[in-house]
Amino acid sequence: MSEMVSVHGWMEEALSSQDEMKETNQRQSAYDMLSGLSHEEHGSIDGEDDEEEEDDGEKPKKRGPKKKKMTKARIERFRVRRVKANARERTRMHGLNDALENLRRVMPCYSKTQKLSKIETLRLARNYIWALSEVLEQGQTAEGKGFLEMLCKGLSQPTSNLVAGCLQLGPQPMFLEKHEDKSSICDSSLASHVYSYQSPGLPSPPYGNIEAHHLHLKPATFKTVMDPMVNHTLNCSTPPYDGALTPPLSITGNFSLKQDGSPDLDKSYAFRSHYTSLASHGHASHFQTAVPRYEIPIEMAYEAYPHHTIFTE
DNA sequence: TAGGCCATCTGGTCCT
DNA sequence: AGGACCAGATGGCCTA
Repeated sequence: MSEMVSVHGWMEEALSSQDEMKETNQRQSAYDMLSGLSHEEHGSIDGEDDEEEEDDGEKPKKRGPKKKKMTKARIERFRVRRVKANARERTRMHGLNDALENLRRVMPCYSKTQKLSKIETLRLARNYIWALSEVLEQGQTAEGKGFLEMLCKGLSQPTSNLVAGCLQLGPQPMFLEKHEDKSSICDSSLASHVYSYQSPGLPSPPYGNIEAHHLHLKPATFKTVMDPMVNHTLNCSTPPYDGALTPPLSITGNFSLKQDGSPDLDKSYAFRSHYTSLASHGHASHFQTAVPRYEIPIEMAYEAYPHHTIFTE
């Protein structure tokens, strides 16, 4: 009940009788009630429009500045302001969640049906950046137990299992299952590129078997750190950037730039091939030549390169 | 049933 | 005054 008083403090200010508040034990219902307060109800609480708020004779007088009188108009302004603030807060949190979802998509493994929690997403992202940095600095391949250990550092066991499971697919048949989940990406050609990691401290996944078609795997499992598309994909969820695009890191370095500094997809071989889209699958696929075929959601491709043509097959 | 996770509401604070 | 951001509180849902 203290919650009710706290949560609706401004209403409490308006309500001279707390008995009305005690009638309600659900916050939402209270909210609904407050949102739906009629002028008549306000009138019974507050009296006439410009009337001074009635002092409760039984309560000791409080010190401090005298409260502004609560007129019906003022109450209504409070209510409207609060409702608008709530809506803004919801929108803000939705934006935050969208950003988090975009982050999930560029994580080493992405499952639409088995989402990482918020905190685990952030932890994995930190580890992923850290691990990739190590790969770049040490010149090591993004393979092996060490890399996975870096990825899983500090993660909960379920998440560690999930990540390990993603990297553990190897020859197992689950990886060759049908692609039921069109929103997730799993390319059977990756089977030959993944390594098998047996985590000594990681029991079998507690959430049951990890189904391949629920996983979104980075092609060639972390062998693509230097790949410009992967690097750029990592950026595709960032807020719109008006400035010139920085050419993606490339080991081949064969990128042509437009006058505005953005990569010229028509002239850059790698980029052109990257954005060959597999429209029938709803994904953009790319690079079918020297390296395994990669796929990214087509919406991500559009997001990453809104001003460029996305080639479809 | 306990615990984890999440969405939502809320009031406070800071900034414009 | 109003918006953005934040943290606390709470209830719902899900899983072990």
